[in-house]
Amino acid sequence: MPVLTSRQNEIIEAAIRIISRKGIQEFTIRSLSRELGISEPAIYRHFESKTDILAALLEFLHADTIATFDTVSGDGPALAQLEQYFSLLFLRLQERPAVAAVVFSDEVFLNEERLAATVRALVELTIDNTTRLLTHAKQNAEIPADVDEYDLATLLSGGVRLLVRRWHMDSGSWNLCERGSRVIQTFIRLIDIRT
Amino acid sequence: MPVLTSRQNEIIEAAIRIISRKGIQEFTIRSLSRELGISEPAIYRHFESKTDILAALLEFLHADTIATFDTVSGDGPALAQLEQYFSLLFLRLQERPAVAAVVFSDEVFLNEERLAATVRALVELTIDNTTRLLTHAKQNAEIPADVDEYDLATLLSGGVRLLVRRWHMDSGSWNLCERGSRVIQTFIRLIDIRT
DNA sequence: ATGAAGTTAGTGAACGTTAACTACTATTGT
DNA sequence: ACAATAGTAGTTAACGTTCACTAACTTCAT
Repeated sequence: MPVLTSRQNEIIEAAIRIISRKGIQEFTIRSLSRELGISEPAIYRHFESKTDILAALLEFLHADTIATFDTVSGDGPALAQLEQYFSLLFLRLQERPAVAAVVFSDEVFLNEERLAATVRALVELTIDNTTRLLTHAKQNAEIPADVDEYDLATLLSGGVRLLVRRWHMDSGSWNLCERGSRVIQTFIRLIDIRT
Repeated sequence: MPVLTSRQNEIIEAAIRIISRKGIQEFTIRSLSRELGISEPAIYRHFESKTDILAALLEFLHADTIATFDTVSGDGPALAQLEQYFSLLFLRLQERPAVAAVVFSDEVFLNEERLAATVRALVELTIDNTTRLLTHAKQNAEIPADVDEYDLATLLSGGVRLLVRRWHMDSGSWNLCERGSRVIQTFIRLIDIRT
């Protein structure tokens, strides 16, 4: 896990902005240099290649996802932690719409062979986080013992991804936190067997 | 809705194959012509531009999704129709893995301004189909009256999208129909209030 | 004889990347 | 205190390649 310079982080953030606005096809060294206000070769002072930039971008997203998950309290009912996790996720994405546009856009990166494994890991991360909490919920008898928590994690994680994607397609014109919380609560109400 | 020539359909299918294998970045007129075994200019005998090909590709996916949905019986419990719809979807995608790789890859097409509206419509299509069936289910008292069927459709549609995406990332190494049916059944069991 | 579908050859523009050089700053030996 | 040295981050110019696309010509079935 290499430590990045501040300039490298600026470049990654500029890359995220470009991809979120125009898609991967418009992400070129040229567009990136213009976004940063420097010449194209100057970028090569900070990264060896374009692919290296994308790799660093993916690591940034990975670290960001882990950081979000690590912020949830860690005690109390597992379902409450689940709700807290996604609320925080929505909040963070709403604060940084460009990240929201990119974080679930896996297929965008899949063409580059070198990046495939990292993309994969990123997709699995949210699913695994969710599955783990649901397993706890099952152990605590918060949810039925006979449902597959991996299936549930697929539905929940997939639903969240779709919601974030549509929010981006709508240019962030509605409140992601609000709508997102409703979806999460709808889901939790379905599986919660306490009371 | 323009009628396509057989050659145009061949070109669209070749395009889907390339994008599913290599991603949108490797989808060029050159790679397309090689896939078809003809020269690059020959393609322009059938489409005016590269964007026109992508537009036709999206229309193809749109029509395909509608066709799948129209095949479900239309009578019986709405939840059974829902299950039938997704089973058929999984079956069709498993038969054509290249289509599976592309049909839910919206962000891949979002850069081209001309295509954005069509992409949007394609995303909404599955959600709307699902929502409609869930509204029926609610009217028939198959599911609780106080859950938002649009939230449910987001979860279900999103879960299916994620599952199909992961199936593609795993190069179709597991059985999509089987795994998919399990997820759908898990979902239906959560919302079904009949017994 | 015509029109559809192919070819070869070539266009300008954009691609990622490298070479050669410069301004500025920090470190260091005297 | 200060010149020599080295490192950092930028520049312009140019590399060879690929991009989408066009012009002009050929082949061939109707």
